[in-house]
Amino acid sequence: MATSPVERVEKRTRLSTAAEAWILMHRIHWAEKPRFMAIGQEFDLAPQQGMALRALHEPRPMGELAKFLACDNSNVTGIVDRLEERGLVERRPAEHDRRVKLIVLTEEGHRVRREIERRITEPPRAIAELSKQDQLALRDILRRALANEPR
Amino acid sequence: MATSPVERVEKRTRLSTAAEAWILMHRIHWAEKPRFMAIGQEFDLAPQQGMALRALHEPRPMGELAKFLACDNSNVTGIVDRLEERGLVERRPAEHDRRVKLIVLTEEGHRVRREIERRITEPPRAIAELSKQDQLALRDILRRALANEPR
DNA sequence: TATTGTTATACTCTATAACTATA
DNA sequence: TATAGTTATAGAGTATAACAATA
Repeated sequence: MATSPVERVEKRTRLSTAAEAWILMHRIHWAEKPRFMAIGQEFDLAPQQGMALRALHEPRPMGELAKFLACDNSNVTGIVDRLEERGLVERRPAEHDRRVKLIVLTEEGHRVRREIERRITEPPRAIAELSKQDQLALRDILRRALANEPR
Repeated sequence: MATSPVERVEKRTRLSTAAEAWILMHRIHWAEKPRFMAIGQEFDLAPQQGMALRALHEPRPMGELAKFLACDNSNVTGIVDRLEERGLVERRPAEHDRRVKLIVLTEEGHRVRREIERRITEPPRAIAELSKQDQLALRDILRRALANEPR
């Protein structure tokens, strides 16, 4: 069978340097997914529950948590419900606006959060095994990159 | 209230260079989640459906797809069902082992996959706005990092 | 009127366990 | 017996729309 029109289009233009760097970063990150999930399971936390915990080093209103989790406001209700049932967070009414509810970590919540944070922070082999020089250069470049982020 | 035992532990040891680089990378990647989801929604694809499509530049058996998606084998059945209903993939029996089913992209599947790939490949501002020199250094370091990955 | 958070709904993804058809 | 894929089930996350309380 001759090359189809679809296959001909397949030959894409070469990646820019930035695009290649981005895709490599994406690949390294994706490879860590099983580890992330395993960490959550150790604490019997679903992925978004773990992420919510991570976001709560300071008390936050539901809406802010929704933005952090990149999901709809209505989903946060259930996620916080489950964390609350396990005694990891509390809903606390805000003084300035009685519509707002602040989500606050309990002591147990703080404990679990710190442990998760410690585990996730461990760099993957891909990065840990880079030369010291590469690690420093990588860190500095990424610091500059993050300064470019909208916020 | 005096500093609780829990709060005292909060003061964590400083991050290693590798750990800081990893966390910065994690943060840049996480910031792209809304964009990833928006791309999926444009094509009316749930996240894992999009990821499955991306993995199928070559035909793969169900089990291999499960590994790539970092989920149980049984989930892939439903994901492939939905892609098949939309005419994006086909199940094809493997010749060498009649238990195995190869998942193959249709022409439409190839078309959608290429478009998604193109969109995801676009680097985020954080990286695109780095100096050319930083971009090159970042790419080279990440290439070396990926060579450290198990596979 | 607008906003914060909740509820109801329907769909997707998830792991586990039991099943089938092959090997 | 072991493996590839499916089905059944129950729980979690998802967006949408309608709602209550408050601003």
